[in-house]
Amino acid sequence: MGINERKERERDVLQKSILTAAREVFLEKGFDQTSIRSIAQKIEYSPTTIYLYYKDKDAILFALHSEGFLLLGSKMEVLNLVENPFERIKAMGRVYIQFAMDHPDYYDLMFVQKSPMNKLDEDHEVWKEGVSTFDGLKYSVQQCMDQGYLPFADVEAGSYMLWATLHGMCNLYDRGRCKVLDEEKSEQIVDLAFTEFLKLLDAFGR
Amino acid sequence: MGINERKERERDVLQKSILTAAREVFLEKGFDQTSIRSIAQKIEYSPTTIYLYYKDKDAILFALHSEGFLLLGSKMEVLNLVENPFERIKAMGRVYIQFAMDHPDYYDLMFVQKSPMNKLDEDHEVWKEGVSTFDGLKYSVQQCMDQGYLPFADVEAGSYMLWATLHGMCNLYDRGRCKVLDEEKSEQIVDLAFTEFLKLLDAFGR
DNA sequence: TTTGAAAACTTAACAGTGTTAAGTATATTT
DNA sequence: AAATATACTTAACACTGTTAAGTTTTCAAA
Repeated sequence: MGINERKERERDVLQKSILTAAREVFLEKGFDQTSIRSIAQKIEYSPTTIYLYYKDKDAILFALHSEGFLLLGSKMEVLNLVENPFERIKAMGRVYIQFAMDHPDYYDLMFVQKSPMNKLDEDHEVWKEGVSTFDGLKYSVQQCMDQGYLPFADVEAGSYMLWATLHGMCNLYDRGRCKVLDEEKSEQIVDLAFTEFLKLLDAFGR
Repeated sequence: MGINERKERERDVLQKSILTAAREVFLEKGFDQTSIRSIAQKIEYSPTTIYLYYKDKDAILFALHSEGFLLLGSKMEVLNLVENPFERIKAMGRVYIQFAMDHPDYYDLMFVQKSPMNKLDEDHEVWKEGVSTFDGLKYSVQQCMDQGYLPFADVEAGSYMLWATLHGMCNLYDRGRCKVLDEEKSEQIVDLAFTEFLKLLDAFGR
């Protein structure tokens, strides 16, 4: 009999509607305002029901974090069209920054907040989303190195450095640290700094 | 009569002992565990007394953030001994990273947490600590540019980029995002990435 | 068709958070 | 000594994540 199957389906539906509600609250009100109770209210269930479908709040935030990586991945797809690895790296940077600007909450969850990482630590799991994204970067960096564009000593160290530069620009901006600049300049500083970085990279290879 | 003077002194003493208690809790238990109640318990006053000396929690965190900048500033002093501006920039990076590693909680408060910035927004004040530190960087970058080491198009954009790279490396590390690497490599990744960055900078000028 | 167990969900509560209004001592002035 | 101003505390509000215990619903077996 298909009763168990139906129940499993129903479990799935509710689990997904919890995640949908969480996403809505998260995108509308932000990370801080995403509480178990606010999610529960949205789906019209009691707060404790959520714990029957997710171990704890971190598990929900981790699920949202994964969604963020899917979104970033979809934005990265166009990069496959760029044949030249050096141009691809540059374009990758633009896509990355654009993502961070368009979806600051997702970005924060993916690369700044500690909450989603807690789940990994507990379960001794690997950070698949991060690893595969970083692998994508490494792949192009290695190609650059092979073709003499970016003569790093170490692919991983070089890739991490590239990543860190973009992350730093986005994070400092998001956390209001561009207050060190005029208001006018603050707004464009990420673009300006990225341009300088590109010049730096251009000078590095060849 | 010196009664008012004495009272003012006493107010000062208590205000400072609140800050000392806050610092102790902050450094011992970390940002998340630094609550008004835990500070109050340490000085053996009721939690509400704290509000007679600080407007709110953000004001206390801002005060701690300022302390962090004093500490960073003291570490930066040795840089005055470095005559060559390019070497000074490099050394500055090392000092910055060392500070972030030695005092991750202070670093977080100074460059990542939104709490201390709230005070500025409310009072429409400038971020003196940040501005003067950034000015120090800009000064050396400008010298580099004048001497052909770092041919940036824009001092501020170039300085922001340098800052962002270091910040990104430290912040990704602190927030556990170096999980994209082997555990072994994770531990040394900031140093390795900084080395690659230095190579990049070397190739830029001259 | 009724009984009993299992599953799904809720209520109430714990322990914690920042913050405020109202009340109580203490110190100073009149 | 009485009135006032200052310093501090108590109690409470409105939240937070999370859990134990209780209730309702669903389903299977007698």
